[in-house]
Amino acid sequence: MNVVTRFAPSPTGYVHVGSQRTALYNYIFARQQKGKFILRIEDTDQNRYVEGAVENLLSSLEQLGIEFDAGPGKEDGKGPYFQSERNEIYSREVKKLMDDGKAYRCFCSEKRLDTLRKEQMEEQIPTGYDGKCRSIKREVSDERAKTEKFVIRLKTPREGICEFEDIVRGEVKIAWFQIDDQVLVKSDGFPTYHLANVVDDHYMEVTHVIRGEEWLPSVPKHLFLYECFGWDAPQMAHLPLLLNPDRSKLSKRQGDVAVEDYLKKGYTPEALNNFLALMGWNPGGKSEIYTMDELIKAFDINKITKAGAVFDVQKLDWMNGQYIKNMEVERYLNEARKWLGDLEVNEDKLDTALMAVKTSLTTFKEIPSKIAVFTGDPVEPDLEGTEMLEFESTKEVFEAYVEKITALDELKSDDFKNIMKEIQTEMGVKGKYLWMPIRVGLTGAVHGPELGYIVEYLGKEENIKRINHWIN
RNA sequence: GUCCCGUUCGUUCAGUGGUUAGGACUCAGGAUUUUCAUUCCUGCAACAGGGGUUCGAGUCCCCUACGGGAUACCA
Repeated sequence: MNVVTRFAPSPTGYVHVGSQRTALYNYIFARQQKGKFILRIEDTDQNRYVEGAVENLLSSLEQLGIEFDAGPGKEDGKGPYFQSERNEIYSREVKKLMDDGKAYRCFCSEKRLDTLRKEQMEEQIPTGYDGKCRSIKREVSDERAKTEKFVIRLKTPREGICEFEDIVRGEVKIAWFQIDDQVLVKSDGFPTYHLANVVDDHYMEVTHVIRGEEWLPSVPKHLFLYECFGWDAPQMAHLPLLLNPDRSKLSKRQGDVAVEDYLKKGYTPEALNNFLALMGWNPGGKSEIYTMDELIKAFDINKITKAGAVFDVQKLDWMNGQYIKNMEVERYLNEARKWLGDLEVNEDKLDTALMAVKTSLTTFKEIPSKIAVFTGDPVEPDLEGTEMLEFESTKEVFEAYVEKITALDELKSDDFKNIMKEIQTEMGVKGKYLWMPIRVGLTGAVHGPELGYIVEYLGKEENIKRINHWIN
């Protein structure tokens, strides 16, 4: 079988991390199976149109390295890949359904539907359309359609049980009488998700539908549609949801949910993908760090977890730190430079500063604050810092230090280390009694990156100036 | 209300009838280091509850509880 998967988001303006996880699983599975991965824009709801949303979506997917084989701007003869441009197809298909008596026009007002639902709630029976317009004769229906507003509904079975197999959930059973006569075409003439998704998946030859768990209850409707059309249904895999720390569905209120938010906060696409891929599945080895290729190799669609997963930023932080620490130097420097903001830096020595903080970063956004020790003026020592300046030996250490670097033409990290060794052997001062006064004298702070980096970045003159400040 | 799905350390993921229930993150302690960070080592910590089936159940079945989802002319 030639596997075809699809990611079918509605363009709401940003990519939710949950959607990204869905996209990832579709992508990974398709690549693993040497199949095709397609992107389809589900924009049948005209009320939800958002300016620039599609561009945004495409850009997010690109940044995350999710490449589709067919989709917007990448036609393969099975498009168009915008549902809003496929209305002719849906009209044609739904007409077949009506001719076969599988679907019917419904002229009920929204008001009647509302009161109906309320009554059903009170009577404690399943809510849903009561079938009032089910038996209107076709000729009458055709006539009324000329003047009245209507929707088209699917005539779902009223008895029996719908049983189906889900790759993640196993066997699922739902009684048909629970299933509503779903609206297939809205009164504005656009199809609902249920119709469009089935028609498109069929014509786009999708073999595996991998999507969020929220779709599980509508599977019977979809299956029935396939049956009515006489088509084979694809296999289904309904993914567990991503959750807030309080285990409700991951929402904006409790933190960032958009992929672009995380990118803006300095997370790398690799870390984000790696992290998301492991929400709901895991190859079981000792490591947690996987490249995309490794994920594709190791992925097992049959081993996806059933339970929802809390989005744990702490772990993402750790993972992102790992990716930065292990990042190739050239790429790191390149990336890090984008995060300087309006910080004033010494261009020649910027790389030194950036390398010095590489292992201490959680996200790129921390760069300005982390390298401030290089670029800014020294801070006023706090209590602990002051103590470090008041050792008995401090003044002599300072004097020896200044004397030794004054004799140099240029002050490099290696020179600095040699000088420190010399002072240690000559004066017998070592450990924190030697290093901390220099650190505090130079930066004012008791913590910071390796001193060698700082010394080299500041340069000979600045070193002398700052230490002399404390001698006097 | 009705229906569907779920429930292993705080979090995440392993564990598909016999295990001292494992890894990762977090947290705590230690080692290395001029500090912080990194790195390394050690430790804390879980099978929701109750019934079955079985010689034996985290693993299979049922019930309860709790959580989530669906119930739209949104996807």
